[in-house]
Amino acid sequence: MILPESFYTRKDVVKIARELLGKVLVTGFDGVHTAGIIVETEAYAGVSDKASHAHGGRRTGRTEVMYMPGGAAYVYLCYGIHHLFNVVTNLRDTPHAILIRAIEPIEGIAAMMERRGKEKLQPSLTAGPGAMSQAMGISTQHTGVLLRGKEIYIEDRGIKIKPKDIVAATRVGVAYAQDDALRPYRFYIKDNKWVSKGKGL
DNA sequence: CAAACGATTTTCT
DNA sequence: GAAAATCGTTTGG
Repeated sequence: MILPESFYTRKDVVKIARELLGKVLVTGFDGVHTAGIIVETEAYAGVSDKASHAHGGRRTGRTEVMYMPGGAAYVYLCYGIHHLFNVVTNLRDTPHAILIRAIEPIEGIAAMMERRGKEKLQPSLTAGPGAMSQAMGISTQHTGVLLRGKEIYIEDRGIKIKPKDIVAATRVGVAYAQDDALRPYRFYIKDNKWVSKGKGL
């Protein structure tokens, strides 16, 4: 079943980030269907989180989407090359978001490899936020799209992740956020080969 | 209006 | 292991 809006509008972004593990991200652009199990996420707790683009209540053209009610996609360009896909959570005007860092491909794998220009099926196909977005065909033009339409949605296929298989860790690439970089806001499935390595794991 | 920078990935040494 | 690639957003003049 497709996750209802009420799944995203809850107030505990960290809890939602944990619950997204095992859910299935599906995209259908131009008739090409691709899907993958979410195996790694990172929570960004808006205003009080220095690592978030919206920390301190910053509100700009780019971050405007994060102020929407939960259930929308926030996609932005990083390093001029990579499209990072986030899920907006919480209520309107509370800019919380969850970065989807990695998925385990289950459908449309051939299409993903073609998008990534790869010959063989290997973890680097979807391990890492930029790589995952490219494999799924997601780009900045999809920012603001609701995750309940035909282009992008997340569904629950009854996959259950045991609590002991969920690992909490510090986030990747946010050293500039100082003390907030130490928050255990990154979650991933233990021993899953599709989880990205990050930089300093 | 100009300049610096980043929630990363790939490639070369 | 180190460095380059590359551009929209943000910040400063």
